[in-house]
Amino acid sequence: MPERRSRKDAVRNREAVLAAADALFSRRESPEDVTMADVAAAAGVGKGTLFRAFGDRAGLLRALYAARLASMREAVESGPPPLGPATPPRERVPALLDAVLCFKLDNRPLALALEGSGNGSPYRAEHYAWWHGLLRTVLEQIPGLAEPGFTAHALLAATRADLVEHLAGKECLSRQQLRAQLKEFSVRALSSASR
Amino acid sequence: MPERRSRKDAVRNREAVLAAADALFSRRESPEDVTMADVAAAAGVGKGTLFRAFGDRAGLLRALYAARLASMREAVESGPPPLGPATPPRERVPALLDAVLCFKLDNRPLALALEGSGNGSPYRAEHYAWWHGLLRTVLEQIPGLAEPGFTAHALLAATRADLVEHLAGKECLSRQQLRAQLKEFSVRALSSASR
DNA sequence: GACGATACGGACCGCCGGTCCGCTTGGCAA
DNA sequence: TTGCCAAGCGGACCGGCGGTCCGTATCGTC
Repeated sequence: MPERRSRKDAVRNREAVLAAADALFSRRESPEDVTMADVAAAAGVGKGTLFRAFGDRAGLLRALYAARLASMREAVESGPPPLGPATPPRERVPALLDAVLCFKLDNRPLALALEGSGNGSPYRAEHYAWWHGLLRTVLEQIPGLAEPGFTAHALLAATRADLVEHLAGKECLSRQQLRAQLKEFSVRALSSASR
Repeated sequence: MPERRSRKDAVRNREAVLAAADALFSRRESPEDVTMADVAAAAGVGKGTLFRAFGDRAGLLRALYAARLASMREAVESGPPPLGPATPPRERVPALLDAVLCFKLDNRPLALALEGSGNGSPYRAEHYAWWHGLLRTVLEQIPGLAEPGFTAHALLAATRADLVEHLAGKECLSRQQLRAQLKEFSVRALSSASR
């Protein structure tokens, strides 16, 4: 299985598209009005190339998301506390949620585009499965906490991109306030278990 | 301001559309493949009539949703415990969330369509504002519970239509399991406050 | 019965995600 | 260096959707 190599113009174009899309989603306010044609044009590439490289719109979004998420994934999987695996569960859960929140705040249009992409639910994306699996295993280490699977879903739901957008935009909460309130909530959701 | 009456063929058509849409969203599995043209055809009405009556797709969905929600609204605002206003806050919160959950389970395609309607976030819809306002005022009556506004959002987020869909569909949780887990979660989220 | 306001309906529009296919280019072998 | 062909390119094209427009039909009133 020799793992067929891509031609190098293909990888160059792939990078160009990724960079262009990254820039567009950062600049434009609403993710809705970044079209595939826009991205292709901004990357100096034909639409065919774009779709060949990423399959469809959701594929592009996922690739972008994954790229931006990479550093945090590493920090979570093998970094120092409070995010890394050496942290005691009761502290790590709020830290993880805080990280998710901050990530979504820093990547609002992209997160919005990905979660809101009409067709498939956000729950099928592999990055969600990763977050959920991780959070669940951490929750499982807290004695007396029933239903870690559901709890993980429910806690992550509090960081949904459109909710964050609503709170930060319409209700004018600052980053600090949001983080504090989410922390408060997550701690409370864990506090009664096996005290 | 004499509150201009509608012509009666107009109201008849409006009802027909509502009924047709109701049926379509119940029958078809994915809300995505119920188009406006489908609804118009099923109602025996032109597209122009449909759009005149409801403005746009989101308007139709909201109208449908509101109609189905009416009975529950009444039960919440002036019904008997555990949903009605006479219930003590600590019991009413889980009851309210359970009601939301059951409603979404009973109206999966519609809820999915409304929350997932690409353009505007679900948080701008007036029915969400109503749920949130209600839940917040109930939470405010629980002493020692900080940030009732955020808590209300976070708890409601655990009942998001696509999450419910995922849990009921992909993870194969039964109605009973879902309700039990949500109840467990909501109780825990309240439990530590001023015991 | 007549007449203005209101509503009807379906042809039509613009847009967007996604496909297709004739042309170009990279990479390998002779 | 040359020749060859698979891999890749790109933009014209397509199907379908939400939404609009306007000539026609209907309502309701005088």
